[in-house]
Amino acid sequence: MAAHSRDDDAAVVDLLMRAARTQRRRWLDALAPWDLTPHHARALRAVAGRDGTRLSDLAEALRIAPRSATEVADALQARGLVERTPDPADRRAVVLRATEEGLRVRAEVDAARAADSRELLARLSPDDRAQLARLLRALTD
Amino acid sequence: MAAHSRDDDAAVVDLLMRAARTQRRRWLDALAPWDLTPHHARALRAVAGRDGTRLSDLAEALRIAPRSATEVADALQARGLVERTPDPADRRAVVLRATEEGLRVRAEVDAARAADSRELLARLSPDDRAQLARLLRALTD
DNA sequence: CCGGACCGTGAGGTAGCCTCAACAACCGGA
DNA sequence: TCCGGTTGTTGAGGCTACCTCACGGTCCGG
Repeated sequence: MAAHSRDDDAAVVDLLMRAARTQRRRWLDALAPWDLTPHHARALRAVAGRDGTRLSDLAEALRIAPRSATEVADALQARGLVERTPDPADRRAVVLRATEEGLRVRAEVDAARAADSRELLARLSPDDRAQLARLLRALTD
Repeated sequence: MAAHSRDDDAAVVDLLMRAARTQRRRWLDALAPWDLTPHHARALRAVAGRDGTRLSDLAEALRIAPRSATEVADALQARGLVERTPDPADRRAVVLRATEEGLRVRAEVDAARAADSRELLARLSPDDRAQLARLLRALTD
């Protein structure tokens, strides 16, 4: 049994951050065919996931200021992935809805994400994958 | 035994990214007393870790363009944490060296990092921590 | 019916990256 | 010794993704 020094924890957290950084870079590359950033892909997921998303809901989902959600929506709209429509229930509000193209791209991106994740975890046995999920869940609860 | 669906991997990777994002935010807050960003703290570690760091070495350590390393060095120098001296071996080059203040801040920040990591991992048993380290190492090799 | 809260966005600002070009200094032949 | 190609740093200028503040509509509780 190895002793547990105070630096071990920092090393583990460092591994966590390194793994995340590596994965983020992989994911960035994987998204290149659609010319999307990870953040925009997240936004598309958020919008396409339910029927009608307010700008303020998008801001909350992405944890950014409402003003910044406007810009994300602009970018997605410019790519033809979402469209703005007035909210019939509240004339101040705007609801975002994925276009047909947006739904298609979302499906493709989801598939790419699944493939990317599968590739990353391929070096772990199914048991290890379950272990990892359990441990990470314990950290984020 | 649960079946292993194609979405499980994405969920695990999502947990990984979420844990990393949470930790990054915690670390950002923990650094507030020194008015440092995580990136600047990394830079200070890189400079203080060895005796004399070239701008280009710093750029490589931080994985940024050489031009951007100049700006990081500017910021650290403005806070009095590092100083520029001409490289005696190459008159084109500049070597960065941590000031006394820089070494002190580095020690404090290291202690804060250890405390932060310990706090995050407190909910895991020593065995689980070792498991997590093993699994993350397998992912980044 | 009206004062305060809320929704989206224009205007303007900041941080942290980038590329390109300039200039000095280095170095390996000819 | 000299010279062309390479390297180290930085000024100039630009981009992206955030932010705050202010404004004009709209909603709603008393």
